[in-house]
This record gives sequence, structure tokens and C-alpha cells, in this order.
Amino acid sequence: MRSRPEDPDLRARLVAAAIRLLAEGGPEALQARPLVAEAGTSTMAVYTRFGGMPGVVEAVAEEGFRLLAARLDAVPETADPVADIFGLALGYRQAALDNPHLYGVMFGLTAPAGRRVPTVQVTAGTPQLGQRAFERLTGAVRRAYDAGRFHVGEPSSAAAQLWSGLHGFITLELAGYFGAEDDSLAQVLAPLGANLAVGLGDDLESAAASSLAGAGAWLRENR
Amino acid sequence: MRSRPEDPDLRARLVAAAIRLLAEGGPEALQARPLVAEAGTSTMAVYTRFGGMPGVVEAVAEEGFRLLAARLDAVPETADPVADIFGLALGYRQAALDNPHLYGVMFGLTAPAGRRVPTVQVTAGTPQLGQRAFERLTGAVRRAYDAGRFHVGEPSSAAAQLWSGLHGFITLELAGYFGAEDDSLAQVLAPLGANLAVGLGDDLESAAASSLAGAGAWLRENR
DNA sequence: GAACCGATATAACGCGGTTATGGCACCATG
DNA sequence: CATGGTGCCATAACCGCGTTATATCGGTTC
Repeated sequence: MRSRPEDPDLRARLVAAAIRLLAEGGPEALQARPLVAEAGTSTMAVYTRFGGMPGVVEAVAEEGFRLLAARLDAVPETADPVADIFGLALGYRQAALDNPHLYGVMFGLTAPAGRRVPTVQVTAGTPQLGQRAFERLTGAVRRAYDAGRFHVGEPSSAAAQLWSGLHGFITLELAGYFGAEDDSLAQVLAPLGANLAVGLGDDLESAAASSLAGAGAWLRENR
Repeated sequence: MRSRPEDPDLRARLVAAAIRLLAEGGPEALQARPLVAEAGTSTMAVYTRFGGMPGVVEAVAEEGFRLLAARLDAVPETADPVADIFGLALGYRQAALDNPHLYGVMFGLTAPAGRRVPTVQVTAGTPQLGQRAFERLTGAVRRAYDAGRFHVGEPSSAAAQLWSGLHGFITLELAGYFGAEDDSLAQVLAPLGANLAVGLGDDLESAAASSLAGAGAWLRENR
């Protein structure tokens, strides 16, 4: 029994405003009062809809994973699964670079707004959502095994290895541990992917060719 | 000209207390009043010594890198550089597991105590200190090239690739994206290292042997 | 149309980082 | 040994921000 038809638009508006605040001003800009002002409501909405600011942060992380998944889903699937892996990795990295603070919230890299209740703990996170966003990646890895390109170990392990390398690279890149963006891409991420592919069973020439193919396809898609 | 000989012990005590608070209660336990109470002083000490809580966090991160460097320096250097790389990786991971919150602060994974001034931004960090802690790793990589074990690409790139994989693995492990600890070690980190080594030029049997040797040496050192 | 229920606007609360203020220990001088 | 000065430190107050108590208003139900 409901007294007022809660318009679901308000929740979506708050999440959108939160992502905007986060993108523009970083974690410390994600505050209750500016947030509700931007959405044209009062602080109570945060509590009736999210239970508090940590709930907002969680909703932002969820939306971030959803956006990431959508972005990866937009990467076309080709006949070369290893090239697809490279393309997905580039798209993944670009998503992180486009909104670093959102990426940080998604993986608990930052804990904005409220320390009372630990929002996104180092040891917490939302593994389920992360898995969902990586179905595309695990799918491409599986296809690489099916095609005989990979044959060392098994797909789930290989996907975890690739994900570790990619996530670690992006984290260190965002933290400023590498130099210029283009350099780090060509000097770290690309060889990392190629070397891992070789270790997983691909031969050197195929890996190099797929690296170029994947990067080329990604560049064509993204201008 | 100095009126009172500032005893450097107080600063060290505050940093030690901060690390203890962090280890026991996580980022949100790292607060000014409990901190100064534990060190037997008042809140002003935080400002005269560190300029504010963000300064404390920064000092904690620095001390964390120093501790990490010391820990890696304690790993013995053998005639097998690839085995040494595995040993260093295991020591590095163990340091992160021993105090996950400290590791989080070091790499800006959490931003405790104070949002006014962004303490450890996603885009900030202290790259210099990180580099210092990895001299041992880069050294072992260079020796692997000198010994002819690695010959694809160049040492600095290879070290960055290995670091990316290791850091990414640890971050995802701490975030709970992998299952049990032992499983993730055997199923993700170990093959990740071996596959990368193969991609960098090592042959399969040597990489597998060095993996076992490095793990064995590390286990002997650490009970 | 009356009663009820839940979301919301307003205003106040409490915690925690910060800062204004006064005192005091130490060093430098004569 | 007296005296002035310097700057660290203890106390207490300030302020911002997440949160919460309270009153109100709109919609649904009988």
C-alpha cells in the first residue's frame, strides 16, 4: 500500500547528479547538500532512497559497472578472439581514463562521503557486478582457447591473469607511476598483453598481429 | 633559531600510532583525537608536525613504502634472477596482506581522515617512493636480461609489466574478487608470473622451475 | 469526505578536522 | 645567573557535513 507514487526518476536523477559531481570535483565534491541541490530536492531524499550517502556511493558504483559493461558490449566481436581481447582492454582503459574518479569508486580506490560507515572498503567491494562487466572479456578468452590460440592453463585462470594485468596497469597509470599516456600504452600495456598471450600459448607473430588488429579496430570505432 | 628542541620521537610515535590505528580499525579509525590520545599529546601536534591530518596520511604512506622496501631488501639474492622475481613478488604480496589498509593508503586506495583537502588523490600519489620500493624488483629483472633469461623488450618495460600484474592481482585479491587465498595464488598469480616470464623470453621449463625455486626459497625464509 | 500513510522540507544535532589563544620550556644574550 | 624572545603545545571553541527529529503535504482508501 503506497501513499505517494514514488517517482523513480528522482533516484535516477540523483545518481546522475552524483556521477556528474564526482567527475567534475572528485570524491570530496560528492556531498549531500550539493547533490540534493542539483537534483532539486532535500537531504531527506538521500535517506528515503539510499539510506544515506554510502548508499549513494554504492549506487554510483553500480551504475559505473553498468556503464562499463555497456561500453564493452559495444566493442564488436570479430573472428580473431585475441584481437578482441586487445580491443576490450583498450575500451576498458578508456572508460577508466574518461572518469577516473568513477573508476576509483567502483573498485574502492576512494571512499568519499562519510567515514562513519565504511562505504567501499578495501576488503568489500561488489564482486558480482565486476564479474558481470567482464563477461565480454572472459568470453573472448574462452574463444581464444576454442580457437587453439591459447592452450596453457584454463580460461578462467587466463581471464583472471589478463584482468589483473589490465587493472594493475590502469591503477598505476591513474596514480601517475608511468610517464605520458601514449608512452605507457605502447611501452607497458601493449607488450604486457602480447607477452601474456604468448605465455598462454599464442605464438609471437600471431600475438603481435592481433595486437595491431585489435588496436586498429578500436581506433576505427572510437574515431 | 629554535626555541625548543623538537623531539623527533614525537613525530615517530605519531606515525607509529597512526599505522597501528589503521591496521586495527581501517581508514575510518585514523582520526585526530584518538591518534593524539594514543601518542599522549594534543591535536595541535598534528598541525605543528604534519600540517593537518592529510599530512599524517602522507607520512603513513611514506613509512609504508619504507617498510615495504626493507622487507624486499630482506629477500636474499640468488643466482637465479627469475626465481628472485617470484620471491620478491611473494614478499610484496605478503606485505600487502599483512596490513591491507596500509597498502591501501600507500597507493591511494583509500582516502581517510579529511575530505577538505584531498589527501591521497587517485591522480596524485607519491611515485618517487614507489619507485624506490621497487629497485629490488627492477634489479632482478635487469639481471634476468643480463643472464639471457629475458630478451624480449627492455628491462624497464618488463619491470613495469610485472609490477602491473602483481599490483593488479593484489588489488583484486584484497577487493575479494578471487576466491580463497591459496587458490588465487596457485591459480592466478603463479601462472601470471610464469606466463609473463615466457612472453619475455624465458623458456617454459626454466620459468616453471624458477617459479618453484622462488616460492620454495620464500617459504623457507618465512617459515 | 475523512482517516491514514509515507515521502519530503526544514531545522537542529553530533562528530571530527581545524584553529584562536594563552602558557611554558628552552635557548640566547648581557 | 637574570632576562627576553621564540615557537611548541594544551585547552577550548569553531565550522562543515552526514545525519536525524519534526511538521507538513499529497495521495490512496473506505
